[in-house]
This record gives sequence, structure tokens and C-alpha cells, in this order.
Amino acid sequence: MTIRLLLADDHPVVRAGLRAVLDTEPGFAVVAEAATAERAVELAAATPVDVVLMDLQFGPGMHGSAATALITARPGAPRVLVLTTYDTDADILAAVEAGASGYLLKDAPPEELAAAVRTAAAGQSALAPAVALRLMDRMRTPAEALTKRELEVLQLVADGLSNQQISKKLFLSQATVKSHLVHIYAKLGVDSRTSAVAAAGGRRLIRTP
Amino acid sequence: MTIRLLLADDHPVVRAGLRAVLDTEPGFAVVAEAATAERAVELAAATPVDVVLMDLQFGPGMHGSAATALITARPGAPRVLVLTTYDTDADILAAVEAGASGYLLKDAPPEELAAAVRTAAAGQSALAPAVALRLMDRMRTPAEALTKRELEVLQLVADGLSNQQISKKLFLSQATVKSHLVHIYAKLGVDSRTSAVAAAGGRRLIRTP
DNA sequence: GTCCCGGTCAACCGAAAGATTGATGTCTGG
DNA sequence: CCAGACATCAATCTTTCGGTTGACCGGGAC
Repeated sequence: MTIRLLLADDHPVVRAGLRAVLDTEPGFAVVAEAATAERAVELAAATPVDVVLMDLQFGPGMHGSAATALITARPGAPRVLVLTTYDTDADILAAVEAGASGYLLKDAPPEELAAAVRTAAAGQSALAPAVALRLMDRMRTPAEALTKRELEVLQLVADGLSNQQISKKLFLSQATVKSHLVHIYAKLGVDSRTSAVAAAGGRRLIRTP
Repeated sequence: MTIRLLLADDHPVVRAGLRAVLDTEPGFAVVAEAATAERAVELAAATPVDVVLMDLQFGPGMHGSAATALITARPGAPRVLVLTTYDTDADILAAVEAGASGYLLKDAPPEELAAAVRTAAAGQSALAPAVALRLMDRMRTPAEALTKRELEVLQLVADGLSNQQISKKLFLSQATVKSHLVHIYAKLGVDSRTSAVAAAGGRRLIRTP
């Protein structure tokens, strides 16, 4: 029984690479390709496939994790294997919560890729070693989730506002703003406002247009 | 006469994709692959090739623009075509100054890719339309155009580094870093490092993952 | 040759931000 | 009910940052 694959990536070169690596593999058959997340959702519903290889970044439009959630929500849905370049906590958690069966990094060797697809097709979860390690770390350390108020402050910091401006905009004293920032720094493991913004941007905690 | 290609990218899947797209094209022959920038420099010197397809991001180790500079410095060097995901001013300028013959984005369709390789092999420069547009804009409004050095500093600021850390990384004094920042603030019309990063991110002057 | 620009650096000062400690009130969950 | 998390604020102190002024040098333009 061959495993039917759907490739979802906005880069034609990457799709060609995945096809080259997987289509020649015995037992694999690439039956469809999607250049956008929206198209991937359509194809996953219209085409009988076993495993979807899903990128997370799609330029404009829907995000890969949103598409993953839509695909896995249906009954009899295919397994979704997330294949991306980044391994941030936010991305991994979003993908897992969206129902992804696995999370692979694009620098994985072809053999690892094929093995992961087989694992996912068999209904088991496939995490890249580096990704699994990150999840372990996260479990070991107590929650680093920012509160709503802290995210609010952090967003304004990212917009370039000073503590003074933030305090006025949120009707707070500067002392309170500083207090929030201290907590933010501790949770993100940084020690300055700009590095906090950098860290938060990397973990997709705030918007950075 | 066939065009001999060297592929330099840390992702096996991307290399396979480029090979699939280009190796089948008439007149093209992929003669070598490199998974690191260092290896690309070695191979470019040891192997007779006409065009190098160079990624910019290589995880740890040498950066693609550094490798480009090393490769193009030799007499009789091959043309280097930069092929990356990002199109920020900082990356583009670094690549062009390093001697790259072209700058392509990874979401380019295969035909465009092949055309760019032929253009580069012929000794002409090949810029993706989006990249060319950015360079035009930059020429049109020289008033607020940041210099290469300033972009370099700004990128590090966006990464969360302090003036102290930036000065060490660039082998400068803190006074010089501050001097650059003053100019950056003036050109962007802001008055703090975080707001400069916000403004630069909005204008796509720097890379903000 | 001279001028201007880009890049480099120095010294200084006030303002902002970071670190520390400590306190109050609210709300939720066991 | 009480522990704990969250949000709020104050005072103090040190470090960093921002603003200013001025300077030197190299290269390209005129």
C-alpha cells in the first residue's frame, strides 16, 4: 500500500525537492501540490491523501498552522506533518495544538524525512530530535507564558514607545510599566527591551509588520 | 556549451529541488553541492564551475555573503547567484557588495530561475523584479537611505544587542556605534533604538524573523 | 587641489531604562 | 479560607542610552 502525499509549500524549488526526495522512494506517491495554505486545505478535502507535508510560512495569506487545524478538524482527515525552517516554541506549540502529527526541520536529511512520513502514516507522532529536545526543556522549566497585560506592554515596547508613553497610553505609572518589564525579561530570559522584542518576535508572541 | 552549476544550501531538500529543476534543463549541469558556506568556497576553488547558486543563511558558521566575497575575489572566479528567502536592504546590499551577479528569491518560479542562471552565466546581472524595485526605491530617495554600515548596526540593534555588544561584534568603539545610531535616528525620524527598529521593520530595511 | 561625505573616535551631561526591595488590592481555585 | 498569581505603585540606585560638540582621515566629486 503506497502512502499518498500532498506537498504544501510556497516555494516551487522546495516542492520540487520534496518530490525528488520522496516520489522516488518506494511506497510513496506525491499526488498533489499546493502553493498556498488555502489551496492545501481545498486539496486535502478534495483529494484522497494519507499525509500532508505542510510548511508554516506562506508569505501573505493563511498560516500553515491555521491550515493544519482546518485539515485535521475533518473526520477521516489525513495526517499532517509540519516541515519548516524554524523551531520556536510558539510555532511548535501552535502546530501541535492544531493537530499536527509531526514536526520536522527542513535541514533534515532525506532518510529522516522518509522515516517521519512512514511514522506519521502509521498514526504515530514524529518529532525531529531537535524539536523533541525543545519540548522537553519547556516541560522542565515552569511556564513562561506572558500574561495579557504583559503582552500588551511588550507590544507597545515593540512599537517603539518609551516607558513614559506606555504608562500614559495604558493609564499606569512608570513604576508599573517597569514592573511588567522586569517580569517579561525574566520570562523571556533577556535583559533589555530591544532583546525582549527580538525574543518575542522570534517566538511570534507579538506582531511585527 | 553547458553551464556548470554549484549548489550551496544547507537544506538537502532545497538542493534536491534545485537539482530537479535545473539539472533536467537543457544546457545545465549540476556538478557539485555544498551544505555549508565554507565547503562552497572550497568547491568553487577546486571545481571548474560557471555559476554558483548561493544561499545566505547557513545556520552556524560562515554567512553566504562572506562566502560570496571569498569566491568572487579569485581571478577567473565563477559568477555567484544569491538565492534566498529574504529581500531586505541589508541582505541585498551585502550580497551585491560581495560581488554577487544576481539576487533571486526562493519563491521564484523555475523558469525565472533558469533565465537568471543563463543571464548570470553570460556575465550580466540578474535581479528578481521585487529586488530590483527595492533598489530603485533606494536610489530615488537617497535622503533617508541608510548606509551599509548603518544597516549593519541597525540589524544588530534589532537582534537585541546593546551598544557595548555591537561595538565588540563589529570591532568598533561605543562612540562610533552611538554615532551611527544618531544618524539612523535622524534618517528614520525617530528618537530611540526600539522605535528605530519598529520603523526599519515597517520599511523592510532589516530582517525581523 | 579642495570640498564634502562616510566612517571612525572622544568627552561630557542629562534623561531614560534596568535592578532591587517592598507594599497593597483583587481574584481564583483547591 | 487561604495560598498564589496578577496588577498596581513607591523609593532608591546603577547602568545604559541619547544628544551634543568636536575632531581625524580617506576617497570621490568638482
